[in-house]
Amino acid sequence: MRIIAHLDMDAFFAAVEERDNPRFKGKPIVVGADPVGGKGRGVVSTANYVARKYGIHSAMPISTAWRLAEAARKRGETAAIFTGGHFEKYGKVSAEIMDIIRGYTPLVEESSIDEAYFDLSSAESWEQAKEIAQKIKTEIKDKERLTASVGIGTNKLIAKIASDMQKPDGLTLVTEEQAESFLEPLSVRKIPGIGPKTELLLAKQGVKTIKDLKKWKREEFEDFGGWGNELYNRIRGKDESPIVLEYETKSVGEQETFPEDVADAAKITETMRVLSDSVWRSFGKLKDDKKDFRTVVITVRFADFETKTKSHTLKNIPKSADEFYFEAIKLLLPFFDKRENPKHKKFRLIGVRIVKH
DNA sequence: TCTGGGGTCCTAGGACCC
DNA sequence: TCTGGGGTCCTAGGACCC
Repeated sequence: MRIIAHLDMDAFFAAVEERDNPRFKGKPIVVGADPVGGKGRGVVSTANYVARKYGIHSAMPISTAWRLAEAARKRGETAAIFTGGHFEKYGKVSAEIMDIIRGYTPLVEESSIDEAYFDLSSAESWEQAKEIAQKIKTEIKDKERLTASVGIGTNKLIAKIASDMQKPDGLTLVTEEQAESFLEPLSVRKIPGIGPKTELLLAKQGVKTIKDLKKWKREEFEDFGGWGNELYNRIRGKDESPIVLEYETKSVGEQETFPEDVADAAKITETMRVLSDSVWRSFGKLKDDKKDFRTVVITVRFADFETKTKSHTLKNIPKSADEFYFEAIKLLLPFFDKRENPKHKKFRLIGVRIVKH
């Protein structure tokens, strides 16, 4: 039997900001887009736990967060601090945390900047696995002055769900025997891969909890396509997916939402130049084998939020920043006229990406 | 309320080839 | 006359995750 742990940093970006800015200590902190006095575009990246008491949370429009913070301030509560992110720093802190985990096991999967799975199967008991996880949490607290929540189970699925159960600073163990009864009362939304759309679809059929969904027969999962069988297993706590030590990059891209919607083609192509140059530089730094990166994808989001992509696969990878830019512009041109934009809608966002084949 | 930016994976249809 | 079957590549869109 495997013993797998999942570690998730608590309110990571906000926690780093709080740690490094003495005047932020104990205050509500919102990391994300510039709120521009409530008129800003963009969303909340991370809110710390004090800010969450105001109803502010990740992925919320920054303008909504601003309004909630204002309301709280008018009630006499502490004014929230809004700050942009410092992603290079978060990357460095992340690397240090991953190294701390690697001090206990080499079998570590860095699943995101603030999350990792690791294999503790070599521990002789659940208790021993829990002790190792506690040591990792303590070392992160001592060296980084940050807290993490850890879940332990027989596979990545259980570990991931468990790590979320007692945030912040939690440590949750779910043994093999406990796994099914642990999952049953939870919302189907807790299963990784079930998002807002699927949650709604299931709710319409009277399914809210994992227990509800377990009443479905195997055949009833066929509507979910290839994923149906996987889902059938997941809700029963079954997951064989391995710890992946290294990810290969499949695409590199950037996109930008304009501060205000734009109609001017010159401004759009200038922005595309900046984006494509930047993507080209990032692509150049990539360590992977590059020969299969032959597809250029551009994204256009109109003022009404309608989003279109256009892609073209080249015979060979682009040879220069100019060639890459030229390909992007060729894909963009139809959006300037009636071919792809008959109503002359303004542009909200453009993006460009290079994709492996 | 008004919706970022970085990604991954899946599906489906059409073109093309044998 | 009425139209296979499988495989691969390409394109577009959508759901999802952090």
